[in-house]
Amino acid sequence: MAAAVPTLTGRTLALRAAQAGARGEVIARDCSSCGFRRSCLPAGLPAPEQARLESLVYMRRRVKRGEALFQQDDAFRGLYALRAGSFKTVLVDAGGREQVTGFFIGGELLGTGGLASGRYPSRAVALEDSEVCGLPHSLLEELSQELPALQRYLCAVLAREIVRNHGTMMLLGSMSAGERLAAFLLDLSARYARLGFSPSDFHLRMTREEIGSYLGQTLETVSRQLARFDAEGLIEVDQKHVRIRDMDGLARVRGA
Amino acid sequence: MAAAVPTLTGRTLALRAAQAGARGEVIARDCSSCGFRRSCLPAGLPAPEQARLESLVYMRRRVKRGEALFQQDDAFRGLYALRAGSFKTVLVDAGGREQVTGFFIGGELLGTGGLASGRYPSRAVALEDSEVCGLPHSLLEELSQELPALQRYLCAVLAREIVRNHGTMMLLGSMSAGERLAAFLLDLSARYARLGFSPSDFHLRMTREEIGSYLGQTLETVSRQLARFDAEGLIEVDQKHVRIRDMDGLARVRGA
DNA sequence: CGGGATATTGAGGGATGTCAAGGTAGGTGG
DNA sequence: CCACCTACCTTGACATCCCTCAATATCCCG
Repeated sequence: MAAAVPTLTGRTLALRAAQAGARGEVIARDCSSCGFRRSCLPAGLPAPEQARLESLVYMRRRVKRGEALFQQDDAFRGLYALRAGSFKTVLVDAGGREQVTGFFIGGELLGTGGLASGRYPSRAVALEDSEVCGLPHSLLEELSQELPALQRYLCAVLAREIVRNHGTMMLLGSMSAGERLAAFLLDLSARYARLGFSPSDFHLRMTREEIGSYLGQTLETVSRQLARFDAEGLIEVDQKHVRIRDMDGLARVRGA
Repeated sequence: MAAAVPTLTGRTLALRAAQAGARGEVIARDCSSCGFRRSCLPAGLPAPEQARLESLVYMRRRVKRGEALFQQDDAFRGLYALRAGSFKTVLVDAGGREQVTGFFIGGELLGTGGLASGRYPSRAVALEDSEVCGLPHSLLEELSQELPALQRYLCAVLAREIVRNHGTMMLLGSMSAGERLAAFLLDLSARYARLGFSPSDFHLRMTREEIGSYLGQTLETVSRQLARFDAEGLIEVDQKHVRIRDMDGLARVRGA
């Protein structure tokens, strides 16, 4: 089915770009210059598969702060690799209650839940002006048949998300407010470190309310716990800027 | 790599059966007589793929109540389809705290998290004497290359688990004790119904403590909420036996 | 029939949610 | 460039849900 790719670079691409343009600006594609090349989806693949996968990325798209990349229950269009910026995913249940189910930063994969039912199970909203790389699902499927390694890798990515969610369930189910926040900060720290950013000095892209929603608590509780950590010398907080002063201490708070 | 299968029916099978025998009794394989044929993993596949997948199931294994099918951090051996009985999965975090992360009944798939890292991320314990069908991962991988539909289907199964976990996160993050229990009972009810059992009359295979752990609350709270639902005429509880008398009422409790 | 596991029920307290009142930052328009 | 305005954050007082601890009851398995 390799024929589909040449087609894509011609009329089809232009068409899709135009369609996408209605939702957000489409910009040039170029994986080689991407800062997240090492941590993005292709990173786990052998070189030829990498190159092949990169040829699949059919467009970049800018998403402005507050805009949605996809809506809950939208038909599944494909996965998105996060090239710049950050997102939250929000789930609305039958009763109308909203909850933040995850935060995403550079190189991470958005939309995986959509592989299940053909619809995105949650809404993805940009926390700041961001850029994503689209991996349309029809091509992803074709390429998977061509490259078994990709298929296996995709499964592994999904399974990793399952494992991560289990961690979050643990956090929500059996940790106190302080422990949850410590775990949250340490998780963010580790993810920033993976991208080559400082693990101890970063900006929170999300509001206290969003953190609270994710952690299953109120924004006031988040604020108070942050103040407490600051008072105890574990971190320094100045609005959205966080500096971790005592990583081990924070880990101890989480662990207890 | 089809050659691997004939081999498996000979010496290899006997060898593996013997190895497995050390952990639990191995019994004859026969998908055609399985009561969960319609809801198990192959159900979503076209007939030829189904037959092929069934040839892959290399053994059944009995697991007695309280025994573990796999331990947390065990090397990934493969997936298990649950043929009879029920399981819980338990996660132990760095601090030694345990939490039940899921319950599994007939036809459901155990061990999916292991596809991520090559290790099972949680322990699976039988809640009653049970039987599972093993799908060894090396063969699963070979067959996936042969049958792209299986690979896609496997991805969908994983993605479905992600979606389900999101639901659990929602439950843990933003619902009260009563709402959580109502959601739990309705989820169980729907799953029993899918298997052709009564949606309104079933036995809880797990203890109050296990329910509490899963729902992020104490066993006393679970007991009190069950008593409350009973007093309100929503359900009848007699120890582990539950009868749902007012499904809509229960849904209303969950929804609020 | 006995004993350990499991479940029920009560009393009390603490963590966290709720409500409320400012305070701060950053963007927008004059 | 300043003033305003909105969104976000902080802090306090109070309420409440649920956890903790404890005593008793019941079930299930050997």
